Amino acid sequence: MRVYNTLSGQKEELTPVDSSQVKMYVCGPTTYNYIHLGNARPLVVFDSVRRYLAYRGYKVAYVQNFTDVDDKIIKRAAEENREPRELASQYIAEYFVDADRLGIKRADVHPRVSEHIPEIIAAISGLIDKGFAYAIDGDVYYRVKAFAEYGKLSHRSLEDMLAGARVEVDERKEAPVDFALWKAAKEGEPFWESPWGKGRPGWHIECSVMSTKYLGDTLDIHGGGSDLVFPHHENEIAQAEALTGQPFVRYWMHNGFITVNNEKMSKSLGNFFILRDILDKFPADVVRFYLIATHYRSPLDFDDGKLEEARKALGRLKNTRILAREFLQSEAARSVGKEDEMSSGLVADVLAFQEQFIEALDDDFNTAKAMGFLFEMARAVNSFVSRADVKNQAHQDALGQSLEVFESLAEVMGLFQEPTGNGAQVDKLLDILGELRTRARQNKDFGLADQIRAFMLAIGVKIEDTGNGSRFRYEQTPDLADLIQECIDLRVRFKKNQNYQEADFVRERLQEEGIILEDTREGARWKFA
RNA sequence: GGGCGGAUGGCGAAGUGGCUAACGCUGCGGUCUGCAAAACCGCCAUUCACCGGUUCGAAUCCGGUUCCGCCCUCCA
Repeated sequence: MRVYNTLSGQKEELTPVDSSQVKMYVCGPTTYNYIHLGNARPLVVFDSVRRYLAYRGYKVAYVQNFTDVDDKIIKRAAEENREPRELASQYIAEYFVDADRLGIKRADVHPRVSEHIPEIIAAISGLIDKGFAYAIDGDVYYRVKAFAEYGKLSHRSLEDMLAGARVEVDERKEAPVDFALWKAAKEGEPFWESPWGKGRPGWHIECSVMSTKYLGDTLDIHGGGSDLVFPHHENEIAQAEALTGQPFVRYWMHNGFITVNNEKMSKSLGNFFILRDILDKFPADVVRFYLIATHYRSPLDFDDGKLEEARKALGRLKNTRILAREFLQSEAARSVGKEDEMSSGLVADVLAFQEQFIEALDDDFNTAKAMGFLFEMARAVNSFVSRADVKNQAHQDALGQSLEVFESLAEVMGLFQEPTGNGAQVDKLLDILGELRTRARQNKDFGLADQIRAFMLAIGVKIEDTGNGSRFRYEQTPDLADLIQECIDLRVRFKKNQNYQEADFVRERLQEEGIILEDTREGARWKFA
């Protein structure tokens, strides 16, 4: 496997410190509001990296922090007249709501700055002892010029930085580039006791401390957005390596930005989209697909049209699964059937695409390229399904094997999240409406058939007719009550037309699914049996 | 000013020395269908911002030009 390493500017063979395990640390959000789409990209990207490493047989130790002590949190809390810690806790909880919806696997550890103050103080003391830091008036600064390799990650020299220095002028610092490890508390700010007085950690030290605490002195992969390269990650290296004397990180991975109209999406520009709002309009796996359909290091421009396109593209993949499952679940009597060119050809194609899928991901996690092979696989499967013989056991076996491969690869990318909620009962109601529509079609009552289809469409369910029966596709589980009400409305119509046969059919079918209708003077009401 | 990256069909997006420039969306034919949808079959870039060079051979390597984004200040 090869990984692009920001440190070297090249793709390098991935060789973890321990050959069976990969230690990963990903910079998590500063929790002072809901996360936006830009924050979601590294989450999805590195979650996919993690899943793929696991798929390739590595044990993955995954740590993602929360920065819950920070200027912005303090500021926001003051504005809302709340306790900073309480504000941060709330948004950590909200973070998990969003991340769970996206199918982001929980990290093995989610350390918080506020719970690691003693370790941070110890680290700062260590840096002072070794001459890499100095205290002034309750602040502690990192002495950048003491760390000879400063700038190696962001590929710039100290001279460059000093030359173009627009860094705030603080006369007390030895050099403008020195950065804070510990900040003395101002009036009204939260603080912890320390050898330098009351204060709190600076921004960069927490990641150095928490990553090495949970993963050891040398991590394999450290990930984050490319805006963290400088200064955040550069400073992490300076802190950690000065303290431990060991290489801090073997592979630095940075994802590109999401842009809006080709401008970086960021909190400071105000052009950001809250992830939760997007998830209200698009299924989570569509968002996920959108985020990995482009290589992680490339910029990714955002607008609703892109998500719409992602919805359609992913829909194609989901369709393949539906068609294949339908074929496999067919109740038609099976005949023995021999393996033939068709069935062996399918399996061979699918296995070849799987191999290429793996090759693509082995090369710096090229998810975009890998997706291409997933589509190729989908076409091979669809094509097979359209020509194969349901009753032929050999065809069944070939498709079963192929679908298994297809689904396992989709799973690696976190696609195909099953709809949640009361799906089973909804599906039964859909079946009833489907049966009513099939009966209408058989009676050549296409007006009624189309009306039912129109209703389905209105609640987000597409009907597709097949040789025997219809199938339903939906992205958001429809509301059960809407479906029941439609059944009732149809029954009222049947009764009005004195079509008691159909009216009774509705009542009986509902009853079979555990829904009791009771006719009253005002109309029908329903309840669960 | 310094550092990093980018420019591929109508759109999105792979491709980093040599098979017909993946794949998706859109569009156009055809099959299927009560109509539709989905699916299937087929078509849609002699060309990869521009100029020059290296090479038997370049979208891919080198030099230059133009344009664009990001970092150097909090940001994923």
